[in-house]
Amino acid sequence: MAMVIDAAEMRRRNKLTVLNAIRNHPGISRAALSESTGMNKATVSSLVAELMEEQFVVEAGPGSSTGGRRPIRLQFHANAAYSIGVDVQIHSVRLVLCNLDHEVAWERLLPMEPASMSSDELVSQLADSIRQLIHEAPKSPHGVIGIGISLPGLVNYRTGYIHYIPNMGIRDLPLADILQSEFHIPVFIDNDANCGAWAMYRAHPAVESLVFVNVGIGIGAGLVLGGQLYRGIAGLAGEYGHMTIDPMGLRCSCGNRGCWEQYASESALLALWNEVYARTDPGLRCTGFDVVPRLLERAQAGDENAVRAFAHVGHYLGVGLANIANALNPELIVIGGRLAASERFVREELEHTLRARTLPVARDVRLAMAEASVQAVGAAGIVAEETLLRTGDVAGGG
Amino acid sequence: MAMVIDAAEMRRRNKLTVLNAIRNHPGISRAALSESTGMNKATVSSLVAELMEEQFVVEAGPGSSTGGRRPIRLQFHANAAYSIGVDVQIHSVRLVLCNLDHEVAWERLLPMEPASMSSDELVSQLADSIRQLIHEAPKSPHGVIGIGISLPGLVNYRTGYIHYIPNMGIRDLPLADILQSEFHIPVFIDNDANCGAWAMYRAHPAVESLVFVNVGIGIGAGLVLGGQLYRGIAGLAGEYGHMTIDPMGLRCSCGNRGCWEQYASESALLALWNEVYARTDPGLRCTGFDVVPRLLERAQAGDENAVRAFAHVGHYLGVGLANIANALNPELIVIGGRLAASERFVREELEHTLRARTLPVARDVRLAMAEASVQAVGAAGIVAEETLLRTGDVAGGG
DNA sequence: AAACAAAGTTTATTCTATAAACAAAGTTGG
DNA sequence: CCAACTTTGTTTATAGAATAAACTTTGTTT
Repeated sequence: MAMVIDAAEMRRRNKLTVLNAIRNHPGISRAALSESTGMNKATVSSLVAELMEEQFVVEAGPGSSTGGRRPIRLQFHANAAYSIGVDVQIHSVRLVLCNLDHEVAWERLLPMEPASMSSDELVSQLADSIRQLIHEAPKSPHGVIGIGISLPGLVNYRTGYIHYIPNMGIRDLPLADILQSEFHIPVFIDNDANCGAWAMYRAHPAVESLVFVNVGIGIGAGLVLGGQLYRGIAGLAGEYGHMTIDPMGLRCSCGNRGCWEQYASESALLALWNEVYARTDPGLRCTGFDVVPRLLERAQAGDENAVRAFAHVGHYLGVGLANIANALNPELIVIGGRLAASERFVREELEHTLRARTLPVARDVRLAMAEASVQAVGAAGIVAEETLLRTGDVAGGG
Repeated sequence: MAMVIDAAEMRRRNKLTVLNAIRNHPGISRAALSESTGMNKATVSSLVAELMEEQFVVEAGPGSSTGGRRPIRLQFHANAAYSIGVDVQIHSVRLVLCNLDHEVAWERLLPMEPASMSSDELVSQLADSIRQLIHEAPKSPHGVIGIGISLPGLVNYRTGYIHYIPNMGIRDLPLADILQSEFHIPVFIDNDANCGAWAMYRAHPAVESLVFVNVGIGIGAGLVLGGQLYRGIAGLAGEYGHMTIDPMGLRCSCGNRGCWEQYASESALLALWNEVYARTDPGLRCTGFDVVPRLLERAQAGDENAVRAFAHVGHYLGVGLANIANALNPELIVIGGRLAASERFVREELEHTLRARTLPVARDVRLAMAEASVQAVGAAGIVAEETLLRTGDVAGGG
């Protein structure tokens, strides 16, 4: 089961170690690489030569001398290849083209409503957009090396199979296989929270463990623990949305009471607004996924009720996040999803509650908000990562 | 930083792969090892020869033929070495001597009250007991190879440093170093929940991820995720005791409200009993750590109030466990600590609540109760594991 | 200008896993 | 019972790897 380490595998791993060291220390020299990795200078030179031949590494001129020959600065060639990230949401689809450093070269929000489409329609429209994007990709040594797809539901990363997506008509769809046989490059699918988590992990090189909390219609979390995305058994972990916050609290669609989602999601904000603040004025009511932008507008205009509604959600987000912080002791917690856009009105109450309810040792957890594109970028990043792991046998041509 | 893989490291890893394959498949032949690991027959033979020389593996006679030469059955030699496990609790200390298969060769409950001892007293008494145990250990090729210590508090696994143990006078003690310089064999310390988790992981070879919930005066959890003990940043994870179960609930010593510990620990049972069921009869009241045995006795004798008290705790244990099951989707949840002894009166309500509050995908999580010695056995096991990782340079002499 | 220092390369060596040939010890079928 | 076949395990020659040490290159220092 690929557990053997032979000479080839040894070289592959050492090569990846060198590549990552260069990524994390741009401008490092061969000598410094030898020092920091512990490898012999000759080994480093040989591996770097291979990486340069593959165009993943380039020389970037001499550095400054420290009393002898000047070092040659090495750099990761982030534009050696591109990957495509797709973020399928209930009411939108986002496409990005990223280089190997998660930098977005091309981004587009498609005018689609996946919620009201059949599997076939969705697949064919995705394929059309991807085909176009591949066509428009900048020239690069390896071209477009893979496609990553972020999905808001139960998917199996290993098999590339969509089991079920709530609020959408998609079920039991081998999406990765379908697209792979269409485009002949690797296709990975993953949960949106996992994709977001991975993007944030790569954006914070010093962080080893983080929790990405995707706050949308429901709540899901992606866990990076010890530098690895933890997907749980059957590829399903991080279903924090149904964490019990109050045993005798609000009824949830899952059949229980007091689930976090009922207090701290978009749905919670919607219900709170319509049933409390907009109770006497039907004109104020929101209908669904318009709640965040509409309340955000009102809050910015000074509507105290809107501000209160955000604070309420912020408070309960803090309650749940404190549980996660205490349990997993991550270095960083990231809020993603549409609610992240209302940071200005959520963050204060959220952070206050979080700190107040976290044990002293976990209290200095950092808190960040994610941009709307992280899931797509993370999806693209996961593909790039999986491909670089196998450096040397990159498929596709530029 | 030991990230290089050279020829020696390659061989070490392959050797460990072979050793683990033999552990997991007792009686396997060299040919079958070659098949299952993917290594060449010659490589397997060579590695097995080394393992036999080190006495970690023995030949156990011929197997049955399948049309050719009969295979030679190989077995892990679990008694090639022993390790010591110590479980320090508030009111007791347990010592075990385990072989490499976590089998207990010697076990003893020491008549000690660590809560009322100074650091020096504790260390010297532990050292005395350990010295005696090393003396009485059975003869074996490698002798006693290390000491593992389970502690009910905040400890740093890497540095071997005790930061703080609640309800005890111990603080800022480099316990591992002290004992290591005394006995000259590796000493590891870890949180009791982590030790319990590791023991249960090893006791269930098919399980890749589990949560061990230690229910004592408080609640702590140990996490094995994807076959690895997850200790979090600063070696501190699994502080589930202060997970919020009810935002406006009971006050906790940590300053918050509604912490799980307040509903589902020994302390919770004690408070519930004294303040509700024993309210009118002071003679029934419990004083502290006697609550589980006393109520257990009453429940077994048919006292309905005692039965109700256990069921109450069982219910809230289920609420919290459902959160964990949803969040991490483990294959197995284990209840440890003193409360595990009252399985008969806790389990039904616990399991009912757990299943009712778990999402369908996580619902088939298995549930088990741990014996009182798991923490000590796990501590011994962690040492053995760490040592076998470095097979070839085992210290100590038999 | 001479001595020194650091970066990077070349060369000989050692260690590893592997493939292929081989030896050992069975089974099968007439 | 024996010859052909099968499977296990070992031996031998080979190729690929990282390494140490010598060496070249290109700087700085005195």
